[in-house]
Amino acid sequence: MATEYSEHTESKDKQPRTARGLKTKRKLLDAAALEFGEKGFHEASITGITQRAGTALGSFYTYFDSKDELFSALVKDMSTRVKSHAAGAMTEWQDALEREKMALEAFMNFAREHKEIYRIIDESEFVDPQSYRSHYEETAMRIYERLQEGTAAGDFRGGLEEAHAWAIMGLNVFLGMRYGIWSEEKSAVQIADIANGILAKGIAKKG
Amino acid sequence: MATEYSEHTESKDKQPRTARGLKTKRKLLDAAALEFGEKGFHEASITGITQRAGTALGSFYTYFDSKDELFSALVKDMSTRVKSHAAGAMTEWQDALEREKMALEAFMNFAREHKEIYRIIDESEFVDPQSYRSHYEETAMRIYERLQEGTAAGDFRGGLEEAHAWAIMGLNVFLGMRYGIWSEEKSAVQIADIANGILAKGIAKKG
DNA sequence: TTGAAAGTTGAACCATTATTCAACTTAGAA
DNA sequence: TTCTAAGTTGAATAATGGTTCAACTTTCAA
Repeated sequence: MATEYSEHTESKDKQPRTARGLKTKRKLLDAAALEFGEKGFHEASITGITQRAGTALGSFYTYFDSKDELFSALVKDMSTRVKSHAAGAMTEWQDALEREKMALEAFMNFAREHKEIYRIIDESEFVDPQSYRSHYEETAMRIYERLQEGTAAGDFRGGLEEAHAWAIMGLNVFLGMRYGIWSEEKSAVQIADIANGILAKGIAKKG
Repeated sequence: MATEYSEHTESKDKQPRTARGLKTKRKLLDAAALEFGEKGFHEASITGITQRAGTALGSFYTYFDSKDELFSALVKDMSTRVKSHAAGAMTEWQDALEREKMALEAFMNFAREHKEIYRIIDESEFVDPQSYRSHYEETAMRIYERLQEGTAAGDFRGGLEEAHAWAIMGLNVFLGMRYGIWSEEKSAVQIADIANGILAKGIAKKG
């Protein structure tokens, strides 16, 4: 798959110095994403990762300090990926409400295409809590900014707080899990419409 | 704490047969809830559990087949507890909307009082996926039933589907995590009001 | 009172796996 | 072509911690 991974917290002396090294590291990262996604952090083994990558066990430690460090790197990368996938899908919209619909739709599609991988972010709640928190805090902030823009544009009512962003995020995440990962009985659009209906006018009578 | 635990899936020959045995098992269960809640499934150790309980290591296996089995039992119990806590708080209400507010408020309070314990349900996504699924499916169903009652009573609009229940659940869960577990900067009532505002009329201008 | 069933104990067993390392191979600059 | 740094290898190490078990103690029904 040859994906790009962010290299934030890696020790400087572990960076590959040749093309061959770069290639090996990439194989390890892609293999790790698969292994962690399939088995979860604890069931996953370095052996399993190096086997998938087709390298020797020891090679792993040429590029990573530990299993935990690798996992952290992966979480951060996944987080970045969801973000940019969503951002890429929200370029054109008529009003703030429609923009939220597109965000959810993009998120649903991402979840479907990366089922295994998506577990990584979820499991970081236990393996790397700091990254987990950051992921959701940043996401909430991004939503909150959109809410404010929406209010400024006259699409949303006033008085929207950070908590509204968290509510919307939770709604999205659970719909993504249930209708994106667990089953695909409904299309991403259908789900996005339902969520948008709630944001638009709530569920009370008359609205 | 002397809590009652459900005994669904336990092997018959592991049930305590005397008062002493019952007491020991209870100590182990309460200790396990603490240990798992504090350290998470993998960091938690049987040794840690028996130490907290004040029993010998071997006694654990008098009542449980394995660490996993114990965890499962705990998840099911936690699930039951949230449910009854919420049910107990939703006895009096004026309309369906208010009932949802009380549900969230109760959930928030439960999360706050059982921070450590609540992690257990979350981690079951990885340790005991079946229980995790059941927990949320059952919760969603309960919400869905309330939605239908609300529609029948003329409080909610028609056309509400199962997905609406999942959306509401996700919203509750994330608000519970952020404002119940991570910080208590806002009261349960404040948060419940915000969520209720969304359900009542959405966030769009005019409403 | 008594003896068999229930419960307790913790050292020993065992399997798993992350991590290390010293010998070996390859790349690529000079 | 050579030589050194970079990369590769997998057996050995080491630590962890779940599970077993045989000896021991307590309970309680007869």
